[in-house]
Amino acid sequence: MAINRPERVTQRMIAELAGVSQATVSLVLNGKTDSTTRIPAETRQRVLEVIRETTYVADPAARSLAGVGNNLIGIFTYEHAFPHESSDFYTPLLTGIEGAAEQIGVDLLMFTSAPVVDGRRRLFHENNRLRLADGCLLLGREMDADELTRLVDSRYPFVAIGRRDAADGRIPYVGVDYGGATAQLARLAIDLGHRDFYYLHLPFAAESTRDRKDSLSAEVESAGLSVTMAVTESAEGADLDLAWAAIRKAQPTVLFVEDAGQAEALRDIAVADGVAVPEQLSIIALGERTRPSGHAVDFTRLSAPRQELGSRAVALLDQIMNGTRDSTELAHQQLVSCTVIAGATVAAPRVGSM
Amino acid sequence: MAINRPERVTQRMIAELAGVSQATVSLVLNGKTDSTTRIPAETRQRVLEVIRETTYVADPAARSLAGVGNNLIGIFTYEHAFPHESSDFYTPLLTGIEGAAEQIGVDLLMFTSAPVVDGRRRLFHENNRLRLADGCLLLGREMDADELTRLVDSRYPFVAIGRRDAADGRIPYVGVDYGGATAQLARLAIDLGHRDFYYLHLPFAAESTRDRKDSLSAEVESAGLSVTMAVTESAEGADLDLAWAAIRKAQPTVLFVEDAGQAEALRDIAVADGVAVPEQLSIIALGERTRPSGHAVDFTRLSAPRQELGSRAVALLDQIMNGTRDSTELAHQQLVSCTVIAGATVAAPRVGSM
DNA sequence: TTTCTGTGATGATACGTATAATCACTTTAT
DNA sequence: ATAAAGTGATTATACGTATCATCACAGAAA
Repeated sequence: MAINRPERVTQRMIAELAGVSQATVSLVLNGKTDSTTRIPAETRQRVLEVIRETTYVADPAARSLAGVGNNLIGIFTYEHAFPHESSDFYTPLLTGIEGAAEQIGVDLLMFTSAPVVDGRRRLFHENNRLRLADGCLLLGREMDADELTRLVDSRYPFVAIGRRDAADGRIPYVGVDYGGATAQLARLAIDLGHRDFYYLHLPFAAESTRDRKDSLSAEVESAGLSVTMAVTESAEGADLDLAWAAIRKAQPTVLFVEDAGQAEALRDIAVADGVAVPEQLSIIALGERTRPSGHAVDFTRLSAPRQELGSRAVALLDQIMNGTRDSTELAHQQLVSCTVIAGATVAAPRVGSM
Repeated sequence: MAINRPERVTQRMIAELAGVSQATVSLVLNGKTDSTTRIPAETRQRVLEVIRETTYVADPAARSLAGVGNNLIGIFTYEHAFPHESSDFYTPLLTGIEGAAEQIGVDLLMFTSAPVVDGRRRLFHENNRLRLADGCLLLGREMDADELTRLVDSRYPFVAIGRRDAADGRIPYVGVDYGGATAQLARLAIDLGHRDFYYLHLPFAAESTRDRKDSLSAEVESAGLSVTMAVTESAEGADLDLAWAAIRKAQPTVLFVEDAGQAEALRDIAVADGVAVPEQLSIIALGERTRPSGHAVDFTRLSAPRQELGSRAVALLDQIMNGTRDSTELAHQQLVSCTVIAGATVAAPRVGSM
């Protein structure tokens, strides 16, 4: 459907008013000064004056079509960008992105129109609008490997947030070094004297899940120990009760939980079940709630700098789109370090604790 | 700076591959079927087949230039859209906006590149990019009346969030009926027996501030009573201590506070000062924190349905941009009702309470 | 005078899409 | 038989901006 297009002020009108050609107006606006293209100060002033009076603004679409970038960064989120309930995974990321975008003077385009199938947005579909942006940021815990590969092949500038393996390692990303922090936390538990480890993680789909698992295994095994693993998807309900039953049976002294929400819920279940945390059972979360969430417990956990993640992703994308601005060339695959938060859910194990 | 433009698949290429003209491709894509423009099914299939193979996507900029809408809704926020600290005023709004945008299949363009002067973004500036979107949502507690007027005059489709007086009432908005809820809360206090009212509000700049003040005054005065008013801008520090000193001196039995953050802080100050809430002093907040914020007190307050505000604004903008879809024509100026939350900070006054 | 060199500005064109105007051809009506 | 109507597709053009190639002209050099 055609837009009810209000009369627009164009360069041609400016040109008429200033008594010059449209080309001259464009040259003035873009400040070109080749040896073959010269605008004397007097003419320049006259044109600028008219522009000021008419409140002319260039049509971004026309600029884009003419081959100039749009100063637009797209944001594609595989899930909803804004929290429908209380799980606001994206908010700190977006905060960082917004700040960086403002700094380099680009607008943000959120691809909310991408159709959702099987609970996830699809990047490619018949009315794919990625090209409206000069480049794109991809957010989401899991991403479709085929789509990523296709995107790389299309040579469209983009940066994934979170480490991505697909496409033979050709995917530019800014990720979180979950491995390093996980190893630190494992080391902490080992040093405290823990010997019976249990890890409750999410289903293996995202790289970040695998990273944590691998790192935890490696660290524990390097101490000649081993860790019992279990998977749970949901953060509530019967699944978690089942998970707790299994944990109870295994009698670990320290419990690692990938998902922060699950960690909170399990602590409550444990306490309700007469198991003191951390006296009888230490719990370490390999993730973090971004908001207080009403849960007062200060978990021993890792903390990902999501805001920094966002701003660094913008910087990288900017570089990919526009080339290096200064001498510092950014790596196309980056990991930012996690902080380890001591918290209050870890203690030395007691003999026969559970 | 020119974008490193990757080779794009254009309609012309599709046309060559399918053995038709570019125009035919366009016609197929747009499904036109005038009496003068007919595409037989066989040709249509052939073209669609080629498109499917080539992963062609239309260039939105070109479409826009050709006079077709972009299915883009702009979001202009006078302050940062995403919280830099913890005050996330916009998040629930954006949640509502995102959901509605997804439903009608439009993307969201956040104007983060607008330059900030005097701590606020400017709508109009030399590289105004509003036109990139088909229409625009305006968010912010206060908006520049001149800018709004200019926007109305430009006939650019937009909707303000929050009631706006400017431009002789020609501004389309979806606002919150603070007045109604404020009157209810005032009535509540009156009915409980309160006679000594005090109102601490923000500086008069936003319409919403004025609405609450007017409504509170009217309700209290209709009961033959009066309310002492005071202004404080900041939600912390010395200002608030001063404000409290003034309140203390006036000895009200019920304190209305516009800003929820101030209300929380004042309650803490009151309690620390030996004044029990609500036994000795009732406090009513005419606003709400969107997040728990660690403050456990359940304030008697009004609660604005911000998510609904967002989705209704999108619906209205959609109507303004595209005309009415079904028979229900939306009003260009709407107020959505507030909920009144009973809370635990109001009680009947005691004689000589403070 | 003629030729060269710089100066100031313009015309033409490309970008990719949408669509009105038109054309060639076939079938039906007169 | 010719005109009218219908069918399938194409050509031409507009949208607003950026930029290359070009031009007119003045003054300097030959």
